[in-house]
Amino acid sequence: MPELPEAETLARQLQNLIAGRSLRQITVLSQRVTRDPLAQVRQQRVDRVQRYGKWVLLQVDVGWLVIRLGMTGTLRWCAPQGPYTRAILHFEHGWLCFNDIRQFGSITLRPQLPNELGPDPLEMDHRDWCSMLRSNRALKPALLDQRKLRGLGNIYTDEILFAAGLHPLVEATRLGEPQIERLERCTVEILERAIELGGSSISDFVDVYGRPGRYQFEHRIFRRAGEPCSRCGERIQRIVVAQRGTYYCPACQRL
DNA sequence: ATTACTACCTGACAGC
DNA sequence: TGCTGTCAGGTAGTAA
Repeated sequence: MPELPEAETLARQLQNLIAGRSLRQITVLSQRVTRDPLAQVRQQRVDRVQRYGKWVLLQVDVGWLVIRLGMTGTLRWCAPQGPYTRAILHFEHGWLCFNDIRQFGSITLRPQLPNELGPDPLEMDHRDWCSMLRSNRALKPALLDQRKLRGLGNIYTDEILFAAGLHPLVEATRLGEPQIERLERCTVEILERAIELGGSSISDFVDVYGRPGRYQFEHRIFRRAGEPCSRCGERIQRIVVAQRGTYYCPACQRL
């Protein structure tokens, strides 16, 4: 579920809920969550919570807890433990359940702030965009590569490409200056609007209080195959790009 | 070094 | 009802 806007939604809520508070201990309920000795993390002050790409980071005394939601991970404040609760973070004033049906998510502990991913699309300047687009591949796979730019996933990539009028299979390196500028502008507009609405809930995503996001009501292309394009009326198509379902308008997004 | 593809899990849904 | 196949928002790991 979680792409940049969903991770940002969770990080902001957790910053308010747990920054400055004491993390008493972590209960690991499924060993797939981590290989790190999280049970030994005791009595840590959470300095702050921030987002790194699609990940949620908690800064604690001994380093950084890196929470990756995978496809179906959620973080629920003071929710009852359920069948898919894989870990519980116990605080002085409540607890956080890490629920994850498919178990692609993880919680790891690192001594340092992670830095292996590409730039954040909300902080990139024009030069960053030009250098990330210097790539011998189609545009969509390039945008999905977290080492090139961190935070975009399947939903927002399709929405951004539609808004920018760019075909998902166009070679990244062939974009002209005006197209790159359109891509930059649409990326920021769509991500900021999605954050404003608490992210997209397609099936699993909910915030720490269990509330769904509302940006899915503004999706114009994602999972709308067969419907008329909202801009031109042409039938929206679904193709497979980089093994992911990909939605686009053949009239508005020409190769 | 970069790019492409499989595998990891579980559940929802469509069709027979 | 129950089986089978397809699809699903991510990303390690491996192969070319």
